[in-house]
Amino acid sequence: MKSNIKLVIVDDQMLVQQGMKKLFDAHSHIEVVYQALNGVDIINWFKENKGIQVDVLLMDIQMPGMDGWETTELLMRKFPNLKIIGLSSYDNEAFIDRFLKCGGRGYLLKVQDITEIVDAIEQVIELGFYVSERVPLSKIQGFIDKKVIQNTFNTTDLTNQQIKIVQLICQEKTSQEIADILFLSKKTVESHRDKILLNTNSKNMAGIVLYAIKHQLISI
Amino acid sequence: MKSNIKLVIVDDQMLVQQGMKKLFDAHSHIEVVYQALNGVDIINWFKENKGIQVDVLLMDIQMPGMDGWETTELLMRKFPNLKIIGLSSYDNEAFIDRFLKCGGRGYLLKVQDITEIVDAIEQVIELGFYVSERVPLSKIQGFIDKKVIQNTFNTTDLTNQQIKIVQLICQEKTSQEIADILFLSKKTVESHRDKILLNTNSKNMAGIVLYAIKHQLISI
DNA sequence: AAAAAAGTAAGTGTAAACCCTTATATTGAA
DNA sequence: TTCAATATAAGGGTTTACACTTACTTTTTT
Repeated sequence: MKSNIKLVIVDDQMLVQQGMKKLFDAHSHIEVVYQALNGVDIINWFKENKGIQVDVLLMDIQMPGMDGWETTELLMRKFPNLKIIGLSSYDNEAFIDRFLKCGGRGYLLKVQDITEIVDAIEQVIELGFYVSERVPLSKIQGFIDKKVIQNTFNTTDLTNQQIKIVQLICQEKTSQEIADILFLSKKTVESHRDKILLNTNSKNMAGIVLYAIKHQLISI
Repeated sequence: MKSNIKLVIVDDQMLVQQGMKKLFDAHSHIEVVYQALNGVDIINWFKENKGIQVDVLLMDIQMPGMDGWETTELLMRKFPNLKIIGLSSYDNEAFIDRFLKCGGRGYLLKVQDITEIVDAIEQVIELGFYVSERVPLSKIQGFIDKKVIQNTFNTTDLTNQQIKIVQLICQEKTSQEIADILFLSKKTVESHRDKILLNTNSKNMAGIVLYAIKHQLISI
């Protein structure tokens, strides 16, 4: 057990953030050195506090503006040794994978007990990553072998153009309307739709919309 | 300022619940008498603790199983004088309206500061309801005038049958498949779809799916 | 008991979505 | 710089969804 772990918390929900701070007070070997309310906030803090020691960062994933994935990816480029643990309300495979691809070292749920969170922090310090039922060792190994960080942008089974089309489908646009917006032929859009259905394992539009939500291609 | 307010917290997210408890420790006039992890839990607790004094109940809205709306409605039937404040991550008009219809006296967001939550609790004790930008007095008046509690089930612009059909649409079923499942004619299902599109202001399936999510007719 | 709302069903179109195939230019990675 | 993947486009065919209307029955409300 390492003494005095320097922790930073990033969470846009004031209530969660303030509550966590109080809960960590009871664990004297963990010191909360900063609490950020969003991605931009924490990036700026690191700029203004160059060289400061931070052992672990608890990162909320669902945040308005720069979300936890984007922020994690950015931070990992600058500080490859920083250990970032994701914190989310959603037990979603796609979310976890995406977060580990962005360089995260573990994934926690808000339904979990504070002691589990403390355990996770200690484990990340000792082993470099946090293993749980949700994030088995095999999965972590998979991401480590693939040299973390890089190509984090392919967070889905879709190409950029396909993602644009999915977003327009979610805006209730027809293929013709999408074609007009993207300056494409209607037939091209239909070709893309075909592939989208295939790659998202959907049978129709409804499946595409649900896929978009689960993979956060749109926000609700 | 009333002294010693008896508060009960209902929240499925352990982290939020434990954090809130700690935060209330700093406000000595508020006593957390019980913390439930879900709707069934709190219902049972009231059964086992008949006649116990509870001034305010903080109710998380998004919970698995019996959610905050259902639980509030049930509790309001039994204890019409209980003041329930909703707590949610979503600043969503439909959510707020539904909660007030269920008998809630106020609506708070998890992005809010603990002091705002304390203010809300105090205001609910004094005035009987909590007024904020999100929940203006006019809105509350509207619900009070309509004698709260009743017809809370029309949480959407849809009838029960229509809701069933929406849920099946979200499962990527075609009208024919839905007809087979509900033992209806395909033409009947199409009639319902027409009305669903109308009542949800949708242009196609995509809009219906998004409506279903925003109104929690399905979970993601 | 009367009135209103919801559920059921059908017809008749049109438009859109879905399915499968082929093909070429462009882009990007090995 | 090849080779693979992506973006583009089109043809042809089938199915489904959407739009609008009418009408009868059942349920619920007044």
